[in-house]
Amino acid sequence: MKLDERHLIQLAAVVKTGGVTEGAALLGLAQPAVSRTLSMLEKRIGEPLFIKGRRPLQPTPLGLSLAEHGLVMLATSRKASDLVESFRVGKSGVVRIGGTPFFMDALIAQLCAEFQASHPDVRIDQSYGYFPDLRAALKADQIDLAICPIDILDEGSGLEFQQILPGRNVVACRVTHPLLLKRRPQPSHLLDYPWIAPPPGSPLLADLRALLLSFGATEIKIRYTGGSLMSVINYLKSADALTVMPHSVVFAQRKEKTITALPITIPHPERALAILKRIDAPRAPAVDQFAEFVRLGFQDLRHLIKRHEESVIWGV
Amino acid sequence: MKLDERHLIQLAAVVKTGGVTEGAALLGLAQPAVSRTLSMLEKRIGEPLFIKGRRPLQPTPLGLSLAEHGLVMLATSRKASDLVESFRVGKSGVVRIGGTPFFMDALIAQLCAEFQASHPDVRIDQSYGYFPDLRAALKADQIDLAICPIDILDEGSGLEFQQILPGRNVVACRVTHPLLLKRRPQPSHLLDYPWIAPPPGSPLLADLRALLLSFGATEIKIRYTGGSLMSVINYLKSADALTVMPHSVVFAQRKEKTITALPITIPHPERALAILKRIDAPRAPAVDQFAEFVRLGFQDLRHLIKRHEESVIWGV
DNA sequence: CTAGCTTCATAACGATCTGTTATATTGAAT
DNA sequence: ATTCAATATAACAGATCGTTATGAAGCTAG
Repeated sequence: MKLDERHLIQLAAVVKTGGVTEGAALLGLAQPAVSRTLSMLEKRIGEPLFIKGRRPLQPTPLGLSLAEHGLVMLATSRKASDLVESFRVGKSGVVRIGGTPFFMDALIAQLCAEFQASHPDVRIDQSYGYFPDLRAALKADQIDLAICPIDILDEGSGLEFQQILPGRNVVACRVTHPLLLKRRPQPSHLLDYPWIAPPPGSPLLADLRALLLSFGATEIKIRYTGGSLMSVINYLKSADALTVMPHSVVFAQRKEKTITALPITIPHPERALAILKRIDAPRAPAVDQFAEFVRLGFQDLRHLIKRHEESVIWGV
Repeated sequence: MKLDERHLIQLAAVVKTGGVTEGAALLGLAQPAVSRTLSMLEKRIGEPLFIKGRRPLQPTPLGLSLAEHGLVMLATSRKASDLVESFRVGKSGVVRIGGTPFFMDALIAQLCAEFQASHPDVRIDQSYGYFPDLRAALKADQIDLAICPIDILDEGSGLEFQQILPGRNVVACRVTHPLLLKRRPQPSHLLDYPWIAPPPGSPLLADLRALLLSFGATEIKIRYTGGSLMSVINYLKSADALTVMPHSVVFAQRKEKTITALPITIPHPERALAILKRIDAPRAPAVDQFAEFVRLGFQDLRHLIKRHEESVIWGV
């Protein structure tokens, strides 16, 4: 006996409210529709669902049991509707983001947490990579957003990118680093200390090479490499080493008072931190909400970072 | 956003099986029907449910979540169908029986247990009463079956009754009763012992009065009354008292070896144990199954009881 | 016990939806 | 590139839904 799910729901509404009229009202239907459904159900099942000729309508045991199942369906249906609704306004769903390790660790993870304060049912899947991988992942629909530095000249093919922070590198060291004691540290001093290399493949690594060579280094003394941001910071904490970092990453650590930037201006790359999306494929609303959240978050940060940059690096 | 439950089920079937064609087959539908449903759903929801241009079909997060809800509905629907099916063959439901206390306690309760060995999902609601109450309860649809002794002449108005055991009373006593030692106990001896009266309102009570008066008692020595069958038996166990009982009730206690019947023939009432049903109103299949089970059970018992009666009462 | 009110059942009808078969399109594998 | 399998689309007949209008049936109050 195949039963129409809609019929069970109507039965449930009637049993729940105790009357055909009220049950119909609960579902937003006219009374005769529900009445007919019940008659049809009884005829098709061949068993009475209600005790005839009693006026507070009283279900038979079978009617009651079936109504319970209908109630499950009603609830499930409601939940499904709610799910769709919340998905459409970006309150549920999955956001798959990829980005360069330092930015993700230093800035984005925290933003994710803040985002979910208002979007608790949105799951965020994070992965790491650099621009070429991230672009490929975007195009293969493995991620929805990429957050990474890109060369400003780059024109995405099928990709939309919003710049959220200008590229600006600094030399990072621990707050007790001896170079910080000098009134005017010279670039040549930088070669006196061991260096930490950013992860292989990162734009930072290229920046570091260019920087050191421009300062007259013949060979580059790399003492440590391969670590994630936390490794690098923990290493920096324990030695007078130096490394190149995006200023925003150092900025994000300012509260910890463990690392800071040397007041030495170094050439900033022709690069900017950006959010990349596919322009063609449809994105889940939650993805757009998250992208917007990140954009606004950085908008707020931008002038803070700027001021910090001026005070720390140029000692304003 | 109101979603049709049927659509969710179809979505669930497709996601579960991994293909539109197979999903349709699972539901016994043609492929285009399901395909159209999915298109319609996506259009109405405004979000993709499947990642386009990928084969094997891969659901989006939203599609997956909705499919889970659909799966709940599918399962619930199946359960509802099974429930109806089992109800129709009498394998589930409720049977409300009423009957005279002694019969219910001594014979029917055990039959209920045996019945449920093959019908575990049938609930049995038992209540007590005598013929007038039971007939009223039947007509008011408070019980489905009555099991009680009725006068053979009685013609049920709107009630069907099947005789399942001829009425036959015996004098019951404990197995150590002194009267059992006599070769041929005389009716007059019965007056030498205290009597237990059956519950007020029971036919047995009338039988007892008639019996004792017919044996020449001027007044009836009632020592104990008002107890249920267990009370009566426990009383009998502890005293040389006597009482009148249906023979079948004494028979049911034979294994306990605590009470037995005196080998004295007493007039048997023009009455028979019967099952009463409404003839007009529809009965749940489980009710008919149970009634048939009881009838067959007594059919098996009948000759056993007969033989027991002959051997115990007439000492054959 | 009747009057009146409320609730349920039935009828008729238009609109929608369902499921079907036939056919075109598309993705994937060889 | 070709071929095969799976999905999407089209067209159509029938079922079903929900509606309004109306009749029947219980409860309740006087």
